Amino acid sequence: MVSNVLEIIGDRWTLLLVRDLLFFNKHEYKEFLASPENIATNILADRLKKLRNEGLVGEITHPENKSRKLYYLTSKGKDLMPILVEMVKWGAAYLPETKEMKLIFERVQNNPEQLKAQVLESLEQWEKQMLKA
Amino acid sequence: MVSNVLEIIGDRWTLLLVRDLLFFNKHEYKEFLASPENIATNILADRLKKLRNEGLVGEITHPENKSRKLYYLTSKGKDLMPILVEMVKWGAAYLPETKEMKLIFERVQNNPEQLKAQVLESLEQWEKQMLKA
DNA sequence: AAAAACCACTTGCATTTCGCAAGCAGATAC
DNA sequence: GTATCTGCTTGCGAAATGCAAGTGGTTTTT
Repeated sequence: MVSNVLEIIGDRWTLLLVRDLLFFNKHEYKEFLASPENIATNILADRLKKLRNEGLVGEITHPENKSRKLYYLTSKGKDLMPILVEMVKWGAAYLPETKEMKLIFERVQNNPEQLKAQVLESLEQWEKQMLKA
Repeated sequence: MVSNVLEIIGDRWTLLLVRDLLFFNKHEYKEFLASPENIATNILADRLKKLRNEGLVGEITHPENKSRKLYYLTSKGKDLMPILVEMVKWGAAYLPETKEMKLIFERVQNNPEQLKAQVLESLEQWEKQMLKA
């Protein structure tokens, strides 16, 4: 079971994209490229394709601009949140601090259920605007 | 933060070793080799070294046999359990079933705190016997 | 006591993946 | 209609992976 999960998300990049989609409201190719980890364009295209094939991510063309695409998490993808949250908690406990996720970590500590609800609410707002087709 | 965590555990093999150490009471090189995922010997040696360098795993020579070594999780390593548990839950929800982790998953569902306590208790028993030096 | 087997690796080598830079087709902006 | 933006693809060297075989020490067998 662990092994099958790792075949999907067990690499350096996949969960970073999920993080961007989940916590940082990123939805476009160029936005993923702008993340501080500097993913290469070919790797990004490959991972987005795999995420779509696995049904974790969906894709539409931007409603007002044909040359742009919007990526979004399916519920299968959103349900990776607990894994990411546990990673953030572990990192906060054992790794030297980086500010990157600090805000989100503080919200985890204060009220994990509230964070979860707020993240999902925020995604649903976006979906209502962008996926209403 | 997520990125730093993934630099440590973001590959196909590292968390499988942690799983073996945590849930399957494996402690020896040959036992990891015997896992159904068939890790190659050089990769195994490499990952064990990295796990030791990161302080997730410790190592002793077998008390009754100089040619054998015993690997065990430090508390830093044990604290990866929540991540693995969330992976198992996600896999159970979305992946076709494999019997592999089924027993453990059922225990997660019935009583997560009890599972956690029992796993840690089991590791502590082992440690009392093997690490009493 | 010698030989065989076990154990934890290491080494060599072919294959796959990664990472970087450049290029490209289609759509939009000017 | 030229330049720019956007989401990719391509080429290529470097690194990681996977497999098979080998090594050095230890223990077991005979």
